[in-house]
Order: sequence, then C-alpha cells, then structure tokens
Amino acid sequence: MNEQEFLSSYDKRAFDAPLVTVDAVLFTYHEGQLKVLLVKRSAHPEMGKWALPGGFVSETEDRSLEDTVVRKLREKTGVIPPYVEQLYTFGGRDRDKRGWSVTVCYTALIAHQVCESHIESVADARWIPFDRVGKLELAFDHEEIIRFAHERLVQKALYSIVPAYALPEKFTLPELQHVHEVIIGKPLQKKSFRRRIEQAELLVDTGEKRSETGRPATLYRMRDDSGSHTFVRNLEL
Amino acid sequence: MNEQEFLSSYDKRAFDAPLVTVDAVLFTYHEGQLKVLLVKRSAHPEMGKWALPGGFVSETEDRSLEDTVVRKLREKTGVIPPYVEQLYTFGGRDRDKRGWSVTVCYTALIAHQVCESHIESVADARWIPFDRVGKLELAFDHEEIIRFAHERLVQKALYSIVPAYALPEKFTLPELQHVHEVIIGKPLQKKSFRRRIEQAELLVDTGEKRSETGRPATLYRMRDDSGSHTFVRNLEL
DNA sequence: ATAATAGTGTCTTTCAGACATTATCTA
DNA sequence: TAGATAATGTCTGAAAGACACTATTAT
Repeated sequence: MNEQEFLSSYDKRAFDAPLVTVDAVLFTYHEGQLKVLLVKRSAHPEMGKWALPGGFVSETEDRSLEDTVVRKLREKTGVIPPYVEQLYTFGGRDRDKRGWSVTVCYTALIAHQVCESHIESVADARWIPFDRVGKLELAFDHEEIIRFAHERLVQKALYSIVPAYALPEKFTLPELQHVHEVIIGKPLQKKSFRRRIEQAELLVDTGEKRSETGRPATLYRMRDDSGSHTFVRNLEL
Repeated sequence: MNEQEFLSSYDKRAFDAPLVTVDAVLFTYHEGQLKVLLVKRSAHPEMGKWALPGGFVSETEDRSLEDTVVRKLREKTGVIPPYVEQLYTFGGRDRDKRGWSVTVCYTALIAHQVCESHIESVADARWIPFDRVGKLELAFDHEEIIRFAHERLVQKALYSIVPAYALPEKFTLPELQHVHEVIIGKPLQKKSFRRRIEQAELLVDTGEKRSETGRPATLYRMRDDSGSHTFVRNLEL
C-alpha cells in the first residue's frame, strides 16, 4: 500500500480520540485591579459554573490553534487581543466528565476599555477580579489553569513589559508600574522600574501628558517589538 | 435534562475531533555533541522519514499527557528520563495529511550511557547530532519542533542548570560547562559559570575525582531540587 | 620540567535597590 | 503656598565578565 492508498482509506473516526478544546485566560487591568474574563456555562457539563472562555476546535473555520483561541476571544470581547501566547496544555482522563480530554490553554491580555461595551452586551461574560477567583466554584480544572497563568504572568512582569498589553495604547509609566505591582503583589522601586525601560528604549514618548492630581505624567506607547524584549536581570520578588 | 442524563447520552465520537498525539524531543550529550533521539517511521503517513518519538494517547493506559510521553519514551529508551517538561502544542489543519491534528510536545533530557544499550536494541531509534538535523528530511513539522525545543533549551542553559540532566548522575563542572556551551553555541566564562553554581549550592561534592589528562576534576551530583532553580540574572548570549 | 586540565583571585562592569531630592501640576 | 504625584540624582550592593594566576595530575 502506498501513502495515497493509505490516506484515502484512513478514517480518523475509527479511533478513540480525546476531546480537544482551547481555553484562554484573558487578563486586564481595571480600577487598580487585575481581572480575568469568565463565562457562565449555559450547557452541560458543569452548567451554571463560571469557566474560561474557549471551546472546541472547528475543523472548518480554524487553520491553527491560534485561530481557534482568537475566534473564541473575539466572540466574547468583540476584538482580537494584542497579546495572545500559548500557556500550557492540560490533559487527562478525569478532568472532564465526558471523557479523556485535552485543553490547549492561552494567556491573553487586553485593555479593559476597548472591549468594555462588547462584554456588557454578552450576557454570560464578566470580568472577575483575580483576587476573588478563589471564592467562586469554577468549572473543570479552570481555577488551576488561572493560577498557572498568573504564575507565568508574575514571571513575565519580572523580566519583561508584557503586562503593558493590559493597558490602552497610551499609558503612563506609573500606571504600567502599578500593573506590574498588582500582578506580582509587591511594590517595586520606581527608579529601577523606569531605568531599565528607558535604557532598553522599550517605550516611545507620545509627547502628550496626562494630568489628574499632581504633576502630569508622560504618555508612552509601546514599540512594535517591545513585548518580546526580555531583560537579562529580573526584578526582585 | 440534568447532567447525569446529559452524560449518559453523550457520545464523543459524534463530533469531529482532531487527532491527538504526544511527541518528545529527547536530548542527550555524547561525544562532545548535543544529540536528539529520532525514530524511523515504519508506517504511513511519512513512512521512512525520521520523526520524533511519540504517538497517540491511550485512553486506557494513560491518565495524563505525562503518562503518554513517559510511556513512549520508555518504549524507546528503556528508562524514564529524569527531566521531562512540556514544550508547546502544535496544531493545525495541514500539519498531518490524515487531517486536523494536535501534538503536545515535550522536551526531555537523559544521560546517554543509561539508555545506550536499549536504543541499540531498538532497530528504528537513533541518536542524531543536533547539528545534522537540518540535513535530514524529517516527518511532519518535526524539524520546526526540534528547533523550538532547542531555542527553549538555550534559554534554560542561560538561567538554570537543567542541562545537567543530559549527563550521568556524577559529572564534573567542566563537563557541565561544556554541555551548556554546546547548547548555546558559544564559550562561557569558567569563573562566572562556577561561581553562580557554588553560590546557589546547586551541586553536591561526591568526594570523588575524575582524572583523564591534567588535574583531576571534582565529581558532583545534582541536589534534588536544583533543576528547578533559576538564577536571577542570565549569562550573556 | 612540561603539557594539560582544574580551579582561584581579583579587578572591572553592569544594573538593580534604596531613598533623598527636585519638578510640575491643582486648589 | 501646600499637597500631590512625576521624575531624577546618586550611593550602595550583588553578581557577571575578563583574564591572570595557582594547583594537581601524567609523562
């Protein structure tokens, strides 16, 4: 038998295969807090519980796993988040009552403001403060997944400015520092924080200032590639 | 309908699901080189090409994805590698001619010596120098996966001593440094390399020495948790 | 003694921590 | 002018880079 013959006689459905889903831990920064997007399950199993946005791969709509996660996130937020990165794949016999299952999980970040109106229009989606995730009963192993995503995000906050994707296009340095502080749960040295970002030239001065109370702060914008920059030395935990 | 009723009437096979496989990039250090374990495919598709060790999840044998990868690696090497970590999940419509597929990939490390005899007994498995991977025509997207695993391993070599898992239980510091140098493709400062390992107390002096030519080198053993230690500062790339 | 490899001493450089000081706004 | 917040100056400390030097073996 040659490969052509093999492929034309091959039937994927003849084998037991795990369920495959894609889930996203979408973080944002709002009202001084780190928040996670959760969706109330409207179908069995685990109906009524809060869960991560996600769902099954569509063999017709999706060419890749990224397509799946982006499609799912756009359904809930109305936009494509500027930062989407694969987190980890959780798989096992017992994590879903329907049978052996695999979920490919992503971490995503977005500015609260750009999806606020759309999320309010989606009845089942809500931003939940990260601090309160422990108080909810989440579906499947989604609480574990959120904790895992958070741990990874803490590391990123120590050696990159990836958390900037949780802010609007223009933001101030004190704002960005506060996002980092909220993520890692500890205050940072203002000087150290600014110095490393300046030296690596990761932000562009927009020329604008934002004034609330006190001295107005400079508004910056990320450079195109500054999300992928990693400092050689971590901030202290 | 309640959840019980839902579950008893649920049929996984009623839905189109991607193929799910698990693959491993198993590295070792031998003859001064970094090598990768490859397996010659004996079945369609891509029959005859070199591929990563791996295969389908077994719903009966495996309780988790780690079970699958460990089972597959033990089949080829005869032992369970001391370091197995999830790398990335590659998925898409076109990566496997059988249809939409997902492969959950792992990076693993092992000492050459502990599996040498078993691999020689497995007709289809071979250690390939990492440098020569580009010259082979690999199955599926396995070359891309190996490059990805290597990039991740380079990072680990800069901020951890994870590469030590590619060595036997007892090894010398110059040996370990050379593994790091071969991985990152660049010489390192002897003093810097030793200093950080000593300060973090990651290795235990076995009291033994190894003598080849020149001054005998101290033989060390890893501490139980030293694989998970990360230095706060990277070595220079 | 020489060659070879292991291991140390020590000065320089880099960059984060600490924290005082100055700058710029509003009320 | 006082209060608030933004931004800087500058000293200290920790850890890596560079590279010369010493130590221990075999021949």
